[in-house]
Amino acid sequence: MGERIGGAALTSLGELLAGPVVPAARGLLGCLLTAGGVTVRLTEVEAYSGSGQDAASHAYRGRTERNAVMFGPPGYAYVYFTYGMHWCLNVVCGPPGFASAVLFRAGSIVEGVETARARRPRIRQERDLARGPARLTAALGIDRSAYGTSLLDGTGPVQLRPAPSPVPDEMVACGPRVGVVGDADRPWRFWILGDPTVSAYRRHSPRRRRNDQAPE
DNA sequence: GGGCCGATCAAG
DNA sequence: TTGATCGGCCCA
Repeated sequence: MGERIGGAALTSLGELLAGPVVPAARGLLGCLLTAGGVTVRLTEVEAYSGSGQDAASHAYRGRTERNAVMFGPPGYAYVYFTYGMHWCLNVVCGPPGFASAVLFRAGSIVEGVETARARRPRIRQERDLARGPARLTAALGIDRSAYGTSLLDGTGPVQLRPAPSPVPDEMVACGPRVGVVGDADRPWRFWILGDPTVSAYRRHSPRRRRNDQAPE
């Protein structure tokens, strides 16, 4: 039988994603993500709640062209570009219009290791190939072209499948999200305890601007 | 139209 | 600890 989330037995991944985003994030641990000839088992995810509810969410200030897919139905890919060079992948959750999503932060490669290595020749340790949200998309060859595609119905370049074996609660930890400023203390990051592919936690720290004077 | 900042990564 | 590097968003 499927594992229980929030007291209800899950019958499908689609049902999981259609529900509240925090249990959805928890339930995505252990699921399989396939793209570009590489499959990872998700080991670390973060929940971002709906428009106006979560200051850390890209949908917080309402709908824009970039985040438009977040306002649609669950199960679709929200891909964004950051720091001038990295792509990150989310799956939209919750009811249409709510704009919550789960960020895929890390995974362990279960298929296509050589393909992933070819994409990231400078990464030596296998456990680092998809350790971090931008490394994960790089290993799977995911970029803007996956934006708005379904992760569930087999029509898109990225496919999400249920966990072959559910991750038990005693193997799951949660804590604050990485690099988040607003609502920084919500424990909405979930990861598999002891897994070497989980990215190192770094709380947001403000950068000094170039011409800052030292305080008196 | 201009300026600032970021759900990051990897080298030093 | 810091530079790279540029799209999105806000404000004027």
